Amino acid sequence: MSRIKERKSKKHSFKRDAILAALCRREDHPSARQIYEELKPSIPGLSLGTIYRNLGLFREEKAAVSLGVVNGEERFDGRTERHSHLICEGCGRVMDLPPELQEELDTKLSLKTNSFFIDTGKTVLYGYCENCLKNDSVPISGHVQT
Amino acid sequence: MSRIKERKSKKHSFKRDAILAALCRREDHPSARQIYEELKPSIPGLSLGTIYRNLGLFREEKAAVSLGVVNGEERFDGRTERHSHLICEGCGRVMDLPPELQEELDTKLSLKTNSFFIDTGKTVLYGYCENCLKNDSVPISGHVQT
DNA sequence: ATACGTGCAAAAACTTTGCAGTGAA
DNA sequence: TTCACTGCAAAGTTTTTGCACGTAT
Repeated sequence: MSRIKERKSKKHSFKRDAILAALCRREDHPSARQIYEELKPSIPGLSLGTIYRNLGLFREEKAAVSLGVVNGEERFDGRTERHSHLICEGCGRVMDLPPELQEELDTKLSLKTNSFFIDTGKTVLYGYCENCLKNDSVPISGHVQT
Repeated sequence: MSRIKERKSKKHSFKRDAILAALCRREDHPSARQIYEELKPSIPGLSLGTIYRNLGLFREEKAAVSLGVVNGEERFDGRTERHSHLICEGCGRVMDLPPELQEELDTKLSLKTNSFFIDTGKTVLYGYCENCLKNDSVPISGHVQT
């Protein structure tokens, strides 16, 4: 009970806590299925529906954030400090934007257009990760579309 | 047959052309369903499957771009000039990033981190649109999460 | 004539939900 | 005890696909 992430709701259960812990421990911004596959072996009586229900709860409580859908699966982040994300168009990897780039983004990009309030803390940047840059023939400059 | 967007593939059909034309005409970055609902009245013998198949084809040909999933539906853009997008977290509206902000983004944001090539032309910025700023109690500064 | 395009309906993939039993406080 | 949590399976949504027929070249 010591190192469990604080949640506003006092309601706990073994499985709920395990799901949040797994989400916070991981840095790969997993989907419901990925968390399920991680926990299922150690918690045999665990169902995917429970993962979905709890992820939804965490999102409501702001204990987790949805990063959008990548390759058909919604991805989540248990780190709730303000930060943006990088998504690899090659392999679908979801990464955190390094703090120094987050700062650059916040500082240099206008926070407001005439008609749109931009929340720079939720920006999603697309591109190609290290691995995909090495392996694939990735357009290194200019126009990249998927 | 005059003002139809050029595609590399020479294959045309009345419906295919109509779908691409509708996609390019609209500025709201529609989903398959939205295009279907627009065209169905004037093209009674049109099926949703055909919309999906053609959107997939356009994406392959790079005649259209997927902007990701908003509220459960994949959104598309027929404008293939390099540009980023704004998505309203309030109403799901998808808008183009104004050219001057695109330029700012390109200029000021590093194009490359050590391990990730950022394609600034595909950035998705989240925030709140004019209408939602007016109507809802939107957090005006700081941490916004959904 | 041949290859491609389409409607239709079935299936697939992901997520949500109702119900009845289990667990937490 | 009481209310919340969960498994299970059914249902809901969006998207994909197989097949037979229709259309473009």
